[in-house]
Amino acid sequence: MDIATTAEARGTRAADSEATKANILDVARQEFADKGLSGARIDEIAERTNTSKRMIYYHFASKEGLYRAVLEQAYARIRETETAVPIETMNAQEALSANVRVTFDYHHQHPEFVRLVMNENMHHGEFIKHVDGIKRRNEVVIRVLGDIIAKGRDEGVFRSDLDPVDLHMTISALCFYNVSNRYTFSEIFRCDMTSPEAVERRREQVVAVVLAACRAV
Amino acid sequence: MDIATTAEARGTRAADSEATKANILDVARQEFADKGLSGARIDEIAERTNTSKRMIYYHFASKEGLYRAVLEQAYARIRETETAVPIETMNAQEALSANVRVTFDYHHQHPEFVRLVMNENMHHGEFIKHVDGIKRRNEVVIRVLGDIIAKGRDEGVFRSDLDPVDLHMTISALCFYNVSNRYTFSEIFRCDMTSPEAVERRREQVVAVVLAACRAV
Amino acid sequence: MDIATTAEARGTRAADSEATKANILDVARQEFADKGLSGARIDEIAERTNTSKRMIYYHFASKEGLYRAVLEQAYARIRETETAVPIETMNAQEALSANVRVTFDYHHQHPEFVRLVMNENMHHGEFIKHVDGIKRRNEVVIRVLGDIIAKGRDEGVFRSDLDPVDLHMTISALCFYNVSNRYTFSEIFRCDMTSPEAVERRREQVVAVVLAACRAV
Amino acid sequence: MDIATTAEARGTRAADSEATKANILDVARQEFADKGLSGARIDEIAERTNTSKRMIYYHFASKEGLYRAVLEQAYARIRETETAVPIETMNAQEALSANVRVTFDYHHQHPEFVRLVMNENMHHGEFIKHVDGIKRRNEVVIRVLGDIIAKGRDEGVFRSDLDPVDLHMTISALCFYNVSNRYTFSEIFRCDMTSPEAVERRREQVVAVVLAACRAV
DNA sequence: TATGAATGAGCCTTCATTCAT
DNA sequence: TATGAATGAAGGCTCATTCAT
Repeated sequence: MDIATTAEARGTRAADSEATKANILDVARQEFADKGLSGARIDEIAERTNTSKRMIYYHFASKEGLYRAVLEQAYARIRETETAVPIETMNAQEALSANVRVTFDYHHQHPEFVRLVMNENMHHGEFIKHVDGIKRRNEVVIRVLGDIIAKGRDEGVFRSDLDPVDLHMTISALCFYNVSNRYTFSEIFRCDMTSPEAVERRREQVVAVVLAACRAV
Repeated sequence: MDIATTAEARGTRAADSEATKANILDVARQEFADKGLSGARIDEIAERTNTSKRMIYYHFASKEGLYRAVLEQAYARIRETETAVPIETMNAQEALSANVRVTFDYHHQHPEFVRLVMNENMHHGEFIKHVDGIKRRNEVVIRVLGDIIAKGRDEGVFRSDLDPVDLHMTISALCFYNVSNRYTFSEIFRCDMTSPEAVERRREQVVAVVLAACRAV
Repeated sequence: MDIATTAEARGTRAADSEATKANILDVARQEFADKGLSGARIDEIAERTNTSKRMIYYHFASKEGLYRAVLEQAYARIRETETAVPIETMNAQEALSANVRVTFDYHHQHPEFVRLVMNENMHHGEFIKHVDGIKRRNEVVIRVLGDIIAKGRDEGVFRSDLDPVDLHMTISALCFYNVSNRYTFSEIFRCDMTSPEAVERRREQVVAVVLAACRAV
Repeated sequence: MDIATTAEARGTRAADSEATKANILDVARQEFADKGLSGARIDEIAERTNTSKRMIYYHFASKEGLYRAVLEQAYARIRETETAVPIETMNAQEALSANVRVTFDYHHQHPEFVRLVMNENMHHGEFIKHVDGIKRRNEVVIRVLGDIIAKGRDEGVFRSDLDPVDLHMTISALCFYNVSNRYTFSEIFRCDMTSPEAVERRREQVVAVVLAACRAV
């Protein structure tokens, strides 16, 4: 057995290790999103994994550690998406519309993210505090909205008293609710919230509401 | 022992029974709202009650039965509030503003309601389906919004394509999110969402957004 | 209110009381026979009764008291049947055959009796000891068998070393097993033990076995 | 650490696991035989075990799972005994006598088996259905009896209309009852059923009854 | 006599976590 | 790194029985 072999083995090992972690995270995200932190079961996660329960503890130390890792990953992903819209070539209203549509679609396409955030709020946000780098990443979205607001004011189409954080809250609320409260709302008001048509229709409503909220009177 | 005495005695007993149930429901609502269905502990609920664990099962049969009773009561209460606004003497925009404010305040003053609904959605709305009378009670809020929309159209101040369920969804989303996502949002964006000033400020923003969304262009 | 009325009332009361007890015993017998002493539930018995749980405790003091009363009644009934065969006009083999058939049929028609006895043996016969008058009643069946044995010996058709208790044990075993072990035996050996034809066939086999066991060689 | 060591280690572990399971089964068999399925207590079983309550659930999943395992083992054991008699060198009557004696002795020496079967019948045989391989194993005893019947017919000493399942039922009934109904029968008829002499005496009676039942007339 | 409410002890089961190899 | 076995604490639920009226 020579050094090269060992190195290779180590490389493979490391790669395997990363793959194992990724596999665990994938399964855990589904479970935590589906059942919440207290509802999810370590045994069940381990069973659906390519590896064993011991590995979960080896890599993530505890159920909470695993949950925290899932949460961090989920937040990292949404910010990547939100900043991916090229707004330079658009006017303010187009840019805002695009931003809303991307946000709306992301929520719709990633219900696990929505559910993880719901769950985290059920836990009084106690875990997100210990997740590194979340705030820094999220500053980006506020900056983008700030740019759009500035552009709209310059164009004379937006009100002058808009705040980017307030605006993000409005957008987020309208996009989030559609996924988060889907079950109770559709049951109580007997309406369809999941068909492609219903989603499309609501998306444009949300765009319209946000635009109206920004429009200069 | 005469009939009156017996009747009185029975009355007292029955009243005790109702009081016991109410006491259990009060404690359970707090626990379920705080920890969710799977996070809440029957032992803990029982301990904070004037009665025993056994009584919970006597009156509510199971943890789920208790949860269902809590859910039903919570929905019954918010609807009473929402429909208590006298809109006859107002014009459409005043009526809508009042409706939004009442809804916003209710959510703010009753975070347990918000959290119960969050939790129910985490459970895919599987329990609300078995709660009787929820739909019937909720039709009222839609009817009220329908009336406001009609009045606003007649006055020429509202768009003509408004749907009361869509509008309710918008209002609900904006009011709900402020409580439901309070922890993650305030942590990530480092903003105050709970001080009286912040709440007051956001409430008027929500009113403004909803009015703008309805305004005839 | 005069004396007569009171007396009548008392009479009715007493009759009601007896009817209540009989009703409770009927339901309890079914439950104990079905589920055994530890498997039966007082709540369930009470529910299937015309009266309340309190009455069970009033009349029978405890679950065990009720079980004891059921057991006593069950034994009283079978002895009434076994002694009802008129053997005077028959020869020994006819009398024995008739005795076996009656015993076999009783077991088959009263599986609750069989199951109560099974259950009592599961409990190491601890309750039957406290049941009054059981031994006295059961002496009758031994006397009858003794008479048949004597008659058969006189006729020269039976062996001379027969003991009535031994013979009763043989008869009882063959009749009892067919009901008591019905479920496991029919399942394991895939045979029918409950159809009228199967029962009829086995009954005559049992008669034949008992006659053969007694026959003078 | 080489492969052998690892294998050995594994072997030891596995052996420990098997020992743990065997230990649990031993204790459980006693408890279930003594108190029945509903009467037995998992806590009590665990306490009398070398291991913990948790391990019972780890290895047997539930109280019923444990009961099922006990039942399966009990049936496997009696069949091993019954079919261990070498009948080739005997004539038919000797072979049948030997078979009856072995069966009688097994029941007498293994009252737990008898009581487990009683209990299973109290439960309407609902668990034995889900025990694998019971029927297959039990076919052997029928085959052996079939061989004895054929031999006896060839020798001209047995009746020609004998059926092996019927015969097994007769043998089983007579052997089973002596243990199963021991408590009630000895109490009611004031007789000894447990002293070595009484058992010996009854055993030969049972042999005689079975032989008489088979004898060609 | 009759009834609904109440009770405490105890039962079956589950969970996240760790150990031995 | 990997695996099956093991664990203690606790969780949901049930039972026979009694109380208040």
